[in-house]
Amino acid sequence: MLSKSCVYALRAIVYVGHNGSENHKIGIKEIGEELDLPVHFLSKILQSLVKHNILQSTKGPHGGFYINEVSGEIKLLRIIEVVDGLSFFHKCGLGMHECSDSHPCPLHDDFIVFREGLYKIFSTKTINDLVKKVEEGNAFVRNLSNKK
Amino acid sequence: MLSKSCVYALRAIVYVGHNGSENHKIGIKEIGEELDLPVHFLSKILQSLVKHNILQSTKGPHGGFYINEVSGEIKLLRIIEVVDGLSFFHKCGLGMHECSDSHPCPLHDDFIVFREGLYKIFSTKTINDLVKKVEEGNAFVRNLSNKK
DNA sequence: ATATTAAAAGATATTTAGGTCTTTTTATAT
DNA sequence: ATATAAAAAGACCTAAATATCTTTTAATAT
Repeated sequence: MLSKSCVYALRAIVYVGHNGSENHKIGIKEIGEELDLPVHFLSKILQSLVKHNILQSTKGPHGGFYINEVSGEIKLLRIIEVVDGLSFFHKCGLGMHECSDSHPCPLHDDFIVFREGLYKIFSTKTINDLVKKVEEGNAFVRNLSNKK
Repeated sequence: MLSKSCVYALRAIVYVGHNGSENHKIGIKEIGEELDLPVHFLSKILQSLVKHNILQSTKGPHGGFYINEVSGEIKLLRIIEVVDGLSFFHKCGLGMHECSDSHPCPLHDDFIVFREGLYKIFSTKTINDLVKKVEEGNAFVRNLSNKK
């Protein structure tokens, strides 16, 4: 549903939100190691988020990624929009060109319930909401197997 | 979510169920044309369904695809299983290796509602259920733009 | 038996997603 | 000013999904 790029982005941002701050920036290498993600690939994704001002970064010594106050309140949907686009939330579950109440596919009624349910979640929750869950110990972005 | 192969399969089966029968088999060419699907590619997918006894076919003059009584009652989930596998219905929405109630990702609770809701639908509905909808004129598998 | 029709099978091409490696730029500390 | 650290950028590679084309096999009607 979400591409790998997109879930990598989400997990990385939450990791940065949880572990970093404006005066403790997080290097791409650390993010990649902690989340078991391919560093150079992730780098591309985060660069794009920086360009879209969803994430902040600085180069040089003690540089790295961080999120400012504004970014923390960005909705998850915005990240999805930038990385994957929003077509999933408009598309027919059976891939038909037009699928609407007036010309529905045979799964239309059932499918839109879930599609719109997801939309609601993604358009409501913010990065900070997820960070908070992680801070409270009620959720994780690192794999269980990552022993460190 | 579902691959193109998979939604092609579903639409094609419903088309065959709707338009064909054991003594009026439907050629792959007709299916491809009516549903705007790439014929040879679709052919591969249907071949695999035939092998799995989800769909029936015969070669030669007046040959083609059809579904017998048993096949009509097959659950959609079975088709998904054969074409895509069922991993989607077990996988974490954020792609984490382990994501469960005891080690959840930050979207776990929200995501499983969606994932399991879809599972319910696909494991309940049969091919005939979809065919019926089409027969009643309450749903379509052909694109609106397909004028024919 | 033979011709014909249509699926099955095989080989190959294209596109997209995912991933790696190298070089360049820029910020900071010395 | 210079060295260094780290992101940015660019070139390239790989694998999987999707798509096309050709040949083979099998069923049927004549």
